[in-house]
This record gives sequence, structure tokens and C-alpha cells, in this order.
Amino acid sequence: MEIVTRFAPSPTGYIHIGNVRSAIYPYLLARQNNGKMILRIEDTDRARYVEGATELIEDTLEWLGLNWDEGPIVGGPNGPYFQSERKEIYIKWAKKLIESGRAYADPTPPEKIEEYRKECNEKKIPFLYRNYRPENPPEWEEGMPLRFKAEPKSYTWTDEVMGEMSTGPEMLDDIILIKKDGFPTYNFAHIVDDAEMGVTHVMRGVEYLSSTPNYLALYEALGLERPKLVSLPHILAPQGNKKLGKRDGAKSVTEYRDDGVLSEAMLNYLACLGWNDGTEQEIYTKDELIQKFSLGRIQNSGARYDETKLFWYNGQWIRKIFDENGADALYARTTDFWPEVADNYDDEYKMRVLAIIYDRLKTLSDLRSMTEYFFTEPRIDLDMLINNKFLKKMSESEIEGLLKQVVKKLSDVDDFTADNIQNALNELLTETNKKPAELFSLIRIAVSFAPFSPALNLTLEVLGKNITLARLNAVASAI
RNA sequence: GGCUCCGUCGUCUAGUGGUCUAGGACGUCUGGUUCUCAUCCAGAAAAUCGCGGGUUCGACUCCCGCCGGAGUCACCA
Repeated sequence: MEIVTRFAPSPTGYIHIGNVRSAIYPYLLARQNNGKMILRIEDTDRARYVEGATELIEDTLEWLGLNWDEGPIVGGPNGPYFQSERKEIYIKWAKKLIESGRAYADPTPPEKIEEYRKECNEKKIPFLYRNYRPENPPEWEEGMPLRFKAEPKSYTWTDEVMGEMSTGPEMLDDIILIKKDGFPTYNFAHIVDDAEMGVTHVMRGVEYLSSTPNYLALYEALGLERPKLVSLPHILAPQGNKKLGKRDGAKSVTEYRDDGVLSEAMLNYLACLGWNDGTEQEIYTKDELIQKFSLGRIQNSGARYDETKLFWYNGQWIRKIFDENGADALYARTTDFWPEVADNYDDEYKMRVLAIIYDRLKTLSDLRSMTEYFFTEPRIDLDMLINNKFLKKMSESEIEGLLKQVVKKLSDVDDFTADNIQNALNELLTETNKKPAELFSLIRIAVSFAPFSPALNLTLEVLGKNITLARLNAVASAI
């Protein structure tokens, strides 16, 4: 049987780290089994609807490379894929329930329901609406809430992550199927949609675990086969024990894209937060994830979100792409991350800069702060030079003299390559009787005035002979 | 409060009765790679397996109780 999964978010804002896993795992499962993944927009709550949220969702999935087979943009045979456009379908199914006596119109005003609830709270007994069922409900018509008529009974089922589950009759209640405004509730709509769309695996956060018995009752009353149920544990906020949510400052997934995180790293990290294949592998490509994913190995307890580890993955991926796919593959990803001063430089030069600095990047946006001196003259900061821990003991005139020696030596290097530069510097080391720490620090600072730089000979090679000499001379005369 | 789920290094995890004096990764610390920062490499510290009882020759692994944490009890999803 073909496996059909779905990601069914409500368009109430951006997708953040805490809820994107319920898109990743369904995607992986569908691809692994040559099945399909559906994207369905659950927009039945008009009050919480946010303009543009659907686009944000699509953008996030596209960035992560989680393409869907049916849904907005791509269409499909089971549309529409916006719940707000499926009203007649829900009404059709609701009428079945009414006819079989399993649903009733509820004329009870909300204030009255609130009273019942209060009453129970005071008596410290669980509030079950089925104990307050109206005696002679009117015939249902749109504009009235429609409730399920629950039969109190026990259920057992298997959750692919949590294992064998069982609950008692107290979990069953008369849940609202269709709201006064004519829209269905999530509880009803998702059952109908999953059935109509042929979804075989319902994957969602654990928060739905306790309402599962009601869903089971609904499948039964509707004569529907139960899909496989998969509860995904929460991702926990860095502090405390609460699930990660927007209130804890959960960043949107695409915010990390703007900060220079690679989608491969994001997918890798998120997929492995609460899942592993039992081996000691840490780095997975999307294809490897698809191949090795398994529901049974999803963790059943929550996992804490750790941004530091995300950045570690990102560093790994930056190097992996460079080392395996080449400088131009990585370079193609860096377009938006160079400092403004790099605008006037050509691709070839920027690629050379990238080639010597890439293994220092945690995120691509580090390029902005780490490469400026390759594109613009650094501001000469003599304090930085004089107070350097290796140069402290030298007098200013000694530094000036040394700088002039360096200039002379490097002027003689005809072919200004990293190797030749290194040879010249090594000769200078013996001629001046200086330690590498002293001589190299001096040159590095004089040429960059940056807190750090790539290996000195590589830095000078990329800078080029003219600029190197000019900067050294400028510093020498500034002392 | 009722119900349900969860509980191994600071964090993510491996572990399905003996190979566990508990393995890997992030992070931390130390050392190495002719300067810096990073990478990389080597090494260290870090979990009385939530606690208490069983079962067993033997339990992190099975059973029971307790404690702790979380989720849920909406005309929100």
C-alpha cells in the first residue's frame, strides 16, 4: 500500500524550530517508501489567521528541500488543500453522523457551559460535557454548533513512537464537530481530510495524544479505518522544561537561513534531534536520512534545543561542501553574506578569500566580520600593534626597522605565491633572529588589523604583493 | 486535581538480562599543528543509569511502588 503522509500546519505565523519536525519526519517517511506527502493548510480558525503565513510555510519547506506532492501551488486530485475551502465536505460527513444518531445540534449557550464547567471544578470532578447533554436538541442547521455523541468506552491502540496505549471511558466526550461559525474544529476536520486524502500515517506532536481516544471514536462512528498514529515528542526550550514555542523566543527556521545557516545543516540537526539510526554517524545528507529513517527509532521523550550544536553541524557542512563539491559550490551559497566593501570585487577574488577562510566559518554571515580587510584598507591601530603580547617587549623603532626589513625581503619575491612567501619569511626569521610569534604577529597585524586571520602566507598571497607592501609601508611610516 | 506519557554524562544520545569498571557526539578543559582565530589531531574531566523494593546466579535492561518532569482536560490547532 502506498504510504501517504501529510504536514498540516495552521497559517498563524512562521514555522519555528519547535514545530518543523512534524514536517521533516513525514517527508522522510514518504520519500523512503516512494509514497507521497501532502501539504494541507488548516485555516479553520479565522481569528488566528495571519496574512502571508501560508507563504512563510511554503518558503520554509522549500528552503529545507521538503517538497510536497499535493497541496498549495502544486495542486493534486484531493483538493482543495485549504480547509476553509472544504466546508461542504465536512457538512457531508457531519450529516452522516447526524443520520446515524452520533451527532446533535447543541443549543446550550456558552455561558451555561461555563457554569457546568465551574460546577465540576468546584466539586473537583472531571468536566464531561456528555453528562450535560441537552435533552431534546433541535434539528441541526448551519449556525448551530454540532457535537459528537460520545459513547463512553475504553480504547487501546498502538502509537508508532509511544508504543501500546490504553485509556478508559473518561477520555471520551461530546466534542464540538462544527462551530457556530460553520467551520469545523480541528478535531473533526483533520479526520475527514485525512480519510478523503488517503493519509496512511498521521504524524503530529504529542500534545494530541490525549485526544486520540476521541479521534478513534470518530473513525469508528464514521466507518473509517484508523491510520497509523505517530506522536512526535516536543522539542524543549533551552531553559526550563517547557516545549519550545514562540514565547520562548523560538526563532523561525528561515531566520537561520538569513543568518548563514545551510539548509543541509538545519535538516541534519533537526532530524537527529530525537532520532538516530543506532550507529555513531552524526553527519547525514538528505538522501541518507531518507534511506535510514525509521519511525521506531524516534525518541519518546522530549529533546532540548541546542543552538550551539546546530552551529557545529553548520561548520561541518560548510567544510563538507567545500571539500567534496569544491570552492565554487560553497561560493555559490555565499552571495548574500559578503561585507558591503566586497561589492566591487570579482567572483574570482572573493572565491580565493573564501578558500582560505572557509574552515573558520561557523555561519556564512561570519564572512561579513571576518573578511573586511581583504576588500578595504584597514584602519591603522598602533595600539593594537604595540600592545600585542609578542610585540610588547620591542621598542617602536625596532618595530619600524623590522617592518622595513620585511618590506625589502618581500619586494624581492617575484612570484608572490604562498610557498615563495613562506620561504622568504623563513629566511627572514634566521636573518633577524626573531621568533615566528614575533615576526609573524607583526606582519599579520600590520596587514589586517584584525583580531585574527588565516595563515599568514595565504593571507599575503591573496592580498597580493602590491597591497601587502603598501600596507606594511604605511604602518612603518605611521610609527 | 483527573487522565496520559516520559526519566542514562551539563546537552543530544547508544544500550532490548552477562561483551557496561556504561560507548559516541556537542559543550568544557589540556596538549600538538612555525603568529592569531579556527580547522584538524591526541588526551582529560563529566552519568552511584530519578529513588526504593522485588524477580534472577546476574538488571541500565523485567515487575511493583514512590518521586520528579511534561502534555491534556476550548465553538485553538
